[in-house]
Amino acid sequence: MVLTEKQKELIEQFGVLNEKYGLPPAECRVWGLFLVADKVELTFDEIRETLNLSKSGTSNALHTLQMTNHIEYITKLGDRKRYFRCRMSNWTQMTQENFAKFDDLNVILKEILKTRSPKTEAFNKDLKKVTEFLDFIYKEITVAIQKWEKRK
Amino acid sequence: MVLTEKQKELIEQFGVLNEKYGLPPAECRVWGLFLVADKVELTFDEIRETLNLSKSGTSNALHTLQMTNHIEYITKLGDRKRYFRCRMSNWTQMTQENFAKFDDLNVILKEILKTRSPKTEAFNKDLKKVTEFLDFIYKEITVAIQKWEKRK
DNA sequence: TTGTTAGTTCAGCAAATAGTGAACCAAATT
DNA sequence: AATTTGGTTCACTATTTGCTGAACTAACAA
Repeated sequence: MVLTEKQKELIEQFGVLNEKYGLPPAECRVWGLFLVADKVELTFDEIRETLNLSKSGTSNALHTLQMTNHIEYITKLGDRKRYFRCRMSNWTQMTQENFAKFDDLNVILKEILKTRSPKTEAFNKDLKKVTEFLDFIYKEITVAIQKWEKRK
Repeated sequence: MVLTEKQKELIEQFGVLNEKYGLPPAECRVWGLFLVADKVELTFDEIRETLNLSKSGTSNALHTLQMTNHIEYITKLGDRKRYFRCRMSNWTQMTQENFAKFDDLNVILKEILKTRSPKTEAFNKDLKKVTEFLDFIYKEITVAIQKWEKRK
């Protein structure tokens, strides 16, 4: 599979952004390839060749992308190859997982608040406010996502 | 400054969570220290000693925590030391920045959509839906944060 | 002017992470 | 039975990151 310069550029942009949030480069590129490719279904070797990756690199990237629900594969009768594709229905779930972060943080902040010295009253009050804010935001997001899912 | 076991534990928990999202360990611990400490204002050497960090490690962690608006310092007349403290007013901004991620992603996705082959109609439609969802969520969050700021 | 305090900067090391290539396995093909 | 296909696993290497210690600066003090 041959990519245009524009496609390559977009894969790299998508990659750099996701690397910033902890995804390994190869994984970013594989994911990006699914987004820009002219075909929806890609085979192992197409991915490997197009991105100049090693077999193991390709295998591992595909594996973790499946674990994180970003891609899946289908098979075809009488064909031993796997046809990988991007799971586009997964973005609301992805977004929600991103918020889980705030929730986890909030659990720890509440725990910290409980054990803090009562001497630092102003600080404690601020920290309390933060936990309330995080509670608030979490609820708002949850409601927003529900709203979206209903209006579809 | 001597920390209780509970305080140490909370710093580590806070650290592990934030490391998961890309903060370096030392930086996490410094930030965590501000959250659990019995005092609000901490000096360079207090931080260094309490966390067993090197001078440079302490200096760099404090620097980046300032760059990311998590902490600030004040000075006192006739005293050359800096008194560092956590910026508690910063959490709404922090939250908003976290969403900037989605917005950046959305910019790239829209760009990808523009350049995609018209042959993959179903995929393109799904991708369009994703960008609409991200637009929607971004707006909802912005409104929610405004709502919070008004009701304070 | 020499020393001390409060921090910064930078070279280099140690640990962690990402990716390669070779060996391997399981299913299908000759 | 031997070979090919489609992929996985694992030992090692290369790169990146995080941190240290030593040298340095800037301000003030003796």
